[in-house]
Amino acid sequence: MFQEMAKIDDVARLANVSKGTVSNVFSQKRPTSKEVTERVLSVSKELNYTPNHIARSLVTKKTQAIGLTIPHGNFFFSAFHHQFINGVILEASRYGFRVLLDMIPQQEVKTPFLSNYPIDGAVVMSPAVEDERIRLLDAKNIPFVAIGKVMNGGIGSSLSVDSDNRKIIGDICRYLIKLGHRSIMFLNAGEQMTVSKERKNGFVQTLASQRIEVEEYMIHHKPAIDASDYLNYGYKETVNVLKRLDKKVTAIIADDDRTAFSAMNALKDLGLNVPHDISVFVICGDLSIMHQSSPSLTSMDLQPSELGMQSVKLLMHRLGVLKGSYPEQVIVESRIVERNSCVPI
Amino acid sequence: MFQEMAKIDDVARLANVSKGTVSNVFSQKRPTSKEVTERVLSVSKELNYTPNHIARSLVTKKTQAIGLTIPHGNFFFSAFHHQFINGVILEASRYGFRVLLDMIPQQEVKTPFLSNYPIDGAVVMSPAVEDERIRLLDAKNIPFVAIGKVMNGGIGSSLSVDSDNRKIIGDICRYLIKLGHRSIMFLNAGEQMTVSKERKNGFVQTLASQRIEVEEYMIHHKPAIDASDYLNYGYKETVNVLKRLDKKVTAIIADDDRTAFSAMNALKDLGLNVPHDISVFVICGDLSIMHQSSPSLTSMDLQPSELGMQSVKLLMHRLGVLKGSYPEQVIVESRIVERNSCVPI
DNA sequence: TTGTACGCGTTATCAC
DNA sequence: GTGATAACGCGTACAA
Repeated sequence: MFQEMAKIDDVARLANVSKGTVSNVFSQKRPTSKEVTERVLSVSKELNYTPNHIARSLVTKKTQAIGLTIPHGNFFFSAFHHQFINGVILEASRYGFRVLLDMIPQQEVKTPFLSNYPIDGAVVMSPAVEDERIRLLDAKNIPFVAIGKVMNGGIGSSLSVDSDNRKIIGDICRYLIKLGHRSIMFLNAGEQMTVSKERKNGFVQTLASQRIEVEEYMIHHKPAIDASDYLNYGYKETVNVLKRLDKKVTAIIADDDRTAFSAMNALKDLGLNVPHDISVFVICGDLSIMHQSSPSLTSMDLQPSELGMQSVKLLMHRLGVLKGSYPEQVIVESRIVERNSCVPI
Repeated sequence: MFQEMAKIDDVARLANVSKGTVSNVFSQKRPTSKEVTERVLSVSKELNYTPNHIARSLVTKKTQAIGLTIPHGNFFFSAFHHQFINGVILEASRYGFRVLLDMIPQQEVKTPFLSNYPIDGAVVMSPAVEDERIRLLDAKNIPFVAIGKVMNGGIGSSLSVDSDNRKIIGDICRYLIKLGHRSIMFLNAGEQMTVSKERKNGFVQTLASQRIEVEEYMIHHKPAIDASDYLNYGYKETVNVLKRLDKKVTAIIADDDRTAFSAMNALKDLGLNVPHDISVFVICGDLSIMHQSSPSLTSMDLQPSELGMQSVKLLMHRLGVLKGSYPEQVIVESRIVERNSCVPI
């Protein structure tokens, strides 16, 4: 009952053909006569034979798998991540590619035993400045698509799918300013994220263009992933600015759902009502951890699953699976979804 | 600049050792002298050499990857899935395993070219009766852990991680009955899911034990994944029962967030208020697609990420990565989280 | 079509 | 106990 897996030689022998022919029947790289094809197939079925994926990869140097690297610490994905992953998987499966979830191996290089990635290409989420994953992929000549701008020294052009971050933060600021807000607190992403740099610039520029002075208390950066106050970021900064510094903030822009939730908890503790006393705007729209939140949150929809799909599409082009010319950068549209957390002042 | 990847022979030559020694340095299967080890390592770094994962897999027959198969059609994961995946990934990475997301390939065996799964083991989510994936894994002798009961003919004992579904539905029913509800509609999972069978039985038994007659309109099953009304399941059934059949339902139990959301939309259209007119209970707690919902939903927390972690742990035992004896089945606790969608009648 | 030399490591087996 | 040698795994590709 515990039969060994049949090998190509077994099939070849029983079907009275050579290994090569069996290989061709399965790979269809060379035509084979109908007769032979059928014989091989029937023997294969009988022996329960399927080509060994590993052996094949060894020679073709293709694995039919792409890596998806997502930075993470000990915490869980946000809804943005989830939807993004959805998009990646869905699109990859359309081309017969499987998706290998890769946690960023930012920790263990204890033994310098970092095996070759058995992937044909990769999608890199949330690139940081001088991103280690990107350095690695580049060193190993593995094609990759980054979600966001790549800022690694020595790495020239690279493929990327991105939102227009300058525009996004600009739109948000203008939206809030139009509602009468001038004292806006921006809970930005981590400082090392390339995206946070763009958004910070956009924030400063937009406020300047609207003749609003950018004050120190307005811009904040999420701590590093392993910092103790990572999860409390929104809460801490909010309390700090509103209570300790006693600033009269009228609107908060939160980088993601978690941060928004955290900030709103702070507001609640401070006795402030959303949106009556203060407006809250979330950049990533879908809020898995906030189902208990009310009011619903006005947000910028980044279309994460679309980002995922486009990144795979681009990667498939790069891998030659999709033919034709392709751009080096794809921009996915974002748009404001008005809900109930932002109101006129 | 476009250097070929260094091979083990290159390292061996430059370090004045043999292939085998280089192999030993990396695999640490045999001790090597400190001196040699350092020389090999330094040369490796110089050449940017890392062992070829594929070649290694070919001989060891291990891939250091586990598959995670999730049934899906053309739609997106629910929050339950996401959290579950989180748990799996987190735990797998602790053992140096990568996770291969496998969508169930909807059985397109157009060419009978189904390559060997390059995985050491698998986690099977939402097993169905006579599940094809399980049949395949069993045929290929790939160890697997199922989330829920396996009901495949010919397959005896198998590892599984599960919630206590009988208890879950029983607890929910008793909770609702205690609130005074007696006319309860149960939007169950798909009929082909093993879990739905258990829950149905539990539902019937509990109501019977509370001397409530189980009527036809009470139990519903989600259509197949590819059915046109799959996404509208909750809506349709709700309208059907409440309006067409004119039943006086006072509580709805929804199998997942999507279904609950769908049903609540129906209630809204019918002019019914939750929880004032009708209570809603959700079985899977975290509701990514329901951030706009209010009130917040009382739910049964199945601890999906814990389920994911436990399943990997069990699989690691089965693969011999974790030593020691282990149970064949692990039960993960579930508990009711009271929010605002269920009230006394 | 067939034969056969690869690909790139690992794992005995053997020699020092 | 260490290091070197050779066979091996399972397909693919190319020449015959």
